[in-house]
Amino acid sequence: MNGNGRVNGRLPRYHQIAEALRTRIREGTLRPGARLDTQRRLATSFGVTLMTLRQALELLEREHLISRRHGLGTFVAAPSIDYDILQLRRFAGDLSAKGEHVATRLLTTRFSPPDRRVGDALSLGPGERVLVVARLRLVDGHPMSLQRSFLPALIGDEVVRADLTRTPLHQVLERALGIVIGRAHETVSAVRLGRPEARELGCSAGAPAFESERVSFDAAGAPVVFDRVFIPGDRFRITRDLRYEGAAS
Amino acid sequence: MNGNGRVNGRLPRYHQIAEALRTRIREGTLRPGARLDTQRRLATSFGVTLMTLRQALELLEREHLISRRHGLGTFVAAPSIDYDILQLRRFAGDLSAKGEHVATRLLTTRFSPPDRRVGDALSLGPGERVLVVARLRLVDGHPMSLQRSFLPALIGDEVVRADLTRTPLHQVLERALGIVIGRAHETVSAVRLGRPEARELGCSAGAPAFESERVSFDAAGAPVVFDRVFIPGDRFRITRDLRYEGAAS
DNA sequence: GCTCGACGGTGTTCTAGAACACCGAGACGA
DNA sequence: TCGTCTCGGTGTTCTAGAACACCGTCGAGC
Repeated sequence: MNGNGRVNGRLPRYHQIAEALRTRIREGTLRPGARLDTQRRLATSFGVTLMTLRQALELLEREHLISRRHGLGTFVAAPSIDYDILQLRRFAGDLSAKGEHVATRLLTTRFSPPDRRVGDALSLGPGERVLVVARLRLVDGHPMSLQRSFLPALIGDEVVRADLTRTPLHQVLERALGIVIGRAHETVSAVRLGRPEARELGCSAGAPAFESERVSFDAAGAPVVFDRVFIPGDRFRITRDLRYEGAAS
Repeated sequence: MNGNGRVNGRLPRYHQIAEALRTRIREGTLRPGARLDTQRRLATSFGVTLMTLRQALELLEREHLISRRHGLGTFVAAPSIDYDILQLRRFAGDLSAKGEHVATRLLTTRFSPPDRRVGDALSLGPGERVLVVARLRLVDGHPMSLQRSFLPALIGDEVVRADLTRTPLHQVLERALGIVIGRAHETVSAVRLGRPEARELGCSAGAPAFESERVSFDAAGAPVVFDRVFIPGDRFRITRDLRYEGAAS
């Protein structure tokens, strides 16, 4: 029996264990939905008692990183990131809310004819082409969403000149073209992932996913960008709080 | 050594202890800022180990009812204010499709044991049953969504007496029980439809769909209903308008 | 008078083990 | 085909200690 509390300046053992598991999750050794090893097995593998290991899991559960299910096992929780953080908080500049590291990988930028929905939304004439900017959003290094932005050729000509790997699209619009987004309309649907999207996102084709389509308008009300975003269903949830006013006290 | 887990149907010992302390706080035996008895003393007074007592305190601390200070003692916390920045959203009613004829078909109402998510959300004790109300929403005669509402048995007992084919659930709650929903929390995910759900909705199993889970709370903050809604992805979209204030730079 | 170190009291971390409770799957029977 | 039952695997609750770590105080020394 040694009963060591905080030895020298180190963190308690169960904090260390939690941290070790945290990185396993972040690094992707443990992916969302995966089942962790048995508590007993984890305990012995960390050279620690069951009670101590459970304290570590307690921490992780409080952070919504895992979920324990009696009789079933311990699982890596699906990250539930507020939708706004992925899309809209760009304006606030603060993308690293909740501690996750959000990065963007630029996949392609090329001109091509728009599909019908895009053409309608941007009210383009026939034969007019659009600039397609494909980007992958990574949370802690793992693909979270695939975003394709469509811009009318006139605007696109300016945008391609900018370094989109360094500058957010909205900033390019504002700095280079003086365009400020004032309003947007968004439609979210539940779809099956197509093969190319699945490949980019690293999941199997046909997997259920959110598809968000958004048209953004400038101050004058003219459509500027059409965004189409895919987010696999196992990586994301939309959460919101509702308050009903006018209820008795 | 006896290692008793949940004896018969009772709550674990540490839950009971937490509850005992909770009432002491609520009743005013322990006032804000007051120092609780020593952990060791509390443990022996409850006839329990230190570890077990600490689990009880863990619960209370997570509820912000107490605060523990290393080397000083355990104190009753000052009543805390919820700093939630509430996005005020109008209560748009349940899925009011515009213009179309919306009907509701009552499928089943029966009592059954809740699954884990429901039990947690409604904070039910073990063995407690819930009333499950399954309804099919039809738009223009076609199935649009499958809704299962889960109510604690006590409330359910009253609800089953009402004619749910004629009266909306919310009205029953308000008229018969005086319960008014004041707040709700909703989580929307993209899932694959299960076989039973697909059958009711008249589409193929595995089809992508929205799943919305919502907990509604009464004015006092107690959970009243858990709603789980499935909507096939090809029949529905979430739309919203966004406005960017002061977006300039 | 002022500073600093020891001390008693309090929360914290950990061990080693035991007996539950819960879940899903497979075997069995109606 | 459907329900029921048992069973192995997994998380959960609890015991009885032991040794820390942190805090305020009080007394000794300067």
